[in-house]
Amino acid sequence: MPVAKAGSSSDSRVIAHVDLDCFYVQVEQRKRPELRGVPAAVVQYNSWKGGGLIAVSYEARAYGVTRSMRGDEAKAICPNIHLVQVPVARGKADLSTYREAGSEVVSILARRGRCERASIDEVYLDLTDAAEALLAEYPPGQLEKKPIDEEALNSHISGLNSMGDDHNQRVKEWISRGDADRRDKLLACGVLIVTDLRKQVLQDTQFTCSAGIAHNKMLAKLASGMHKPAQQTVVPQSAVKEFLELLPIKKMKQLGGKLGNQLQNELGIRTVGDLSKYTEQKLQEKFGMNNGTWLWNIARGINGEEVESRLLPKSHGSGKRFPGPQSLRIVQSVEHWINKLSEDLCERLNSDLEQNKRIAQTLTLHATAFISNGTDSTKKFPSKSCPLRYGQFKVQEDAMTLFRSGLREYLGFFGVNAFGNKQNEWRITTLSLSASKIVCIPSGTSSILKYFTEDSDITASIKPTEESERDGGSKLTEVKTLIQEQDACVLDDNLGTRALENTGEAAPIQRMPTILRFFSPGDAPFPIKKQGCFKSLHFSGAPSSSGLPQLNQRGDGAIKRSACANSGSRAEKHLRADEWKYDVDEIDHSVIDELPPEIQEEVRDWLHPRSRQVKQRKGIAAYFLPKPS
DNA sequence: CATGGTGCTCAT
DNA sequence: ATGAGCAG
Ligand SMILES: Nc1ccn([C@H]2C[C@H](O)[C@@H](COP(=O)(O)OP(=O)(O)OP(=O)(O)O)O2)c(=O)n1
Repeated sequence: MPVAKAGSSSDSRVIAHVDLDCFYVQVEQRKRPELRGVPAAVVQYNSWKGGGLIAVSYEARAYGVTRSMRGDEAKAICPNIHLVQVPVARGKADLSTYREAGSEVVSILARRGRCERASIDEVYLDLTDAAEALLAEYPPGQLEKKPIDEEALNSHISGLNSMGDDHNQRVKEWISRGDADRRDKLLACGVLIVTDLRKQVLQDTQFTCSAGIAHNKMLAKLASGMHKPAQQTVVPQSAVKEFLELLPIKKMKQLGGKLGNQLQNELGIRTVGDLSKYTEQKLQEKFGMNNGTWLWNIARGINGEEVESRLLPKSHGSGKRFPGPQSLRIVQSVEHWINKLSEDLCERLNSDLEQNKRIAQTLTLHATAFISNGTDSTKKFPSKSCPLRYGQFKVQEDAMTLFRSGLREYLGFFGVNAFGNKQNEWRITTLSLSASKIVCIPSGTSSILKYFTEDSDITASIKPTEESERDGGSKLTEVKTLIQEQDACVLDDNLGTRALENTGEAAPIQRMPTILRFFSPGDAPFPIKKQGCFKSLHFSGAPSSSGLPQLNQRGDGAIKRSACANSGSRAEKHLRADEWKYDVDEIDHSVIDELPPEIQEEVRDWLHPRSRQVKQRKGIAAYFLPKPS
């Protein structure tokens, strides 16, 4: 639910929200220009009632065609409509072309300020700095001389109601008014910047978009929806009250569902104006502290939420529904589809690794089920998650383990197996796999290859194992390629590190990928005296409040000599006679303090995100250091 | 159990 | 870790 953050009506940030027009349709229109200017829609699947519409062109909307409508239905009310199918891969809808198109747009929109990818086709921008800079170019008295793109004059200015013949003139005056409120001047600069950005998006991608410019995210979002398609709207502070007064609360983000209904049904609140009549305390009593404060603020157009700097998604998911007679009845069917979903997911994880140097750390399986004879059966199939191990085969295997674990729990609640044997009466109607807790591989890394003079060292250290060969050795090849071509490498635990088995009968596997960070002597941020000599920092357990890994109670700070010969783990096998390692769960903070001062900060940074993000994981990070004297 | 496929935030 | 809610 919404969380109230600091904010005030004197907020002078310049925030923009940009939303592509009927996005998937535009993607298809770019590919097939004959679809431009005609009623068109993107539909996924088509065997059942012509499939379902997920994006509709504005020409088709004029006929009453809407999203979620069936293809047949759309044809009925708009016989000329062109229906374009979503690509299908591995038996499921494949949205990758739209994701890629979305990325094209984001990379353009991120050019002028902090940019937050809010969805596949929307971003928020914090243009405050750019607007300030632009304003600074035109000191008092010079504003009228500011060159204004003709296109900017088509902007809509909330509170300045007139689309008459003098519209452009009035917009021009508003933008260049010398005696305007400073905040209005900043927004005017925002308008110019956004005009420019939208123009670039059109030039570079052929996509049109709509935008809103205001002092916060909430208002910018509302503004972008006011005039579409291919238009932009600015909401100056002076227009906020009137802008919100008659606005139905359901139009506000977060109030389109249950909370919005509650406001309406329990308090009779219909518009934002109605909402603003309640005290903060009253709203808090009714909806909790967070919601209460948030509601009180948004009713006044106050929303301090920051634009996060994030251009990439925080998770990847692949799922499919099996409605009606398609429901899955046997484990083999589930396995078939889990394999397909795993392929899809792994493909995207691999792209993310290649393109963005990121890895996902958690795999989650979601399913919905019902009992076929079941009279009642509103029971939910539990979601299950486990550490994500890279490699398609392992994802498949782990996902199946998660499924079986979930199924046991699900059936357990029905308890029975006396002789009625409901064991085979379950039906699966949705399956989805997602990969989350995505982190960047630390930058400044370089290939492990540089540590070994002979290639044979590497080859020897990455032996094929039974498991790694089950996928035909492709994983092995993949890792070798990574090591040789990437400037960072991720070694899966399958290639040597120990798997951690979770306790408990139905527990999912608990195996962690191993992330190794290697520096070549020249690249390391500190002197390396002896090539091939490295220390590793092992850490495990829950994070401490300081962000460092949880350390042991003894706190003796012992630096343990590795028992290389006896160790079965891959990482330890890399250790040589003159190598050292720290086991962070056996020492105290002095392990950081002992490092050369100039790298202490970096080590903390380096350890912090991962140790914070994964509880109960066991990880190992390798770090080159001069051998202690 | 016929929009479906995604993706994010927050409570517990 | 898991579920609920919301939105594109
Ligand atoms: N329930 C939804 C909503 C959206 N989308 C996809 C298809 C849309 O093209 C894209 C963007 O969603 P929008 O809500 O922004 O809608 P459009 O871009 O299609 O139209 P508009 O011009 O109204 O923004 O996301 C989807 O698959 N399912």
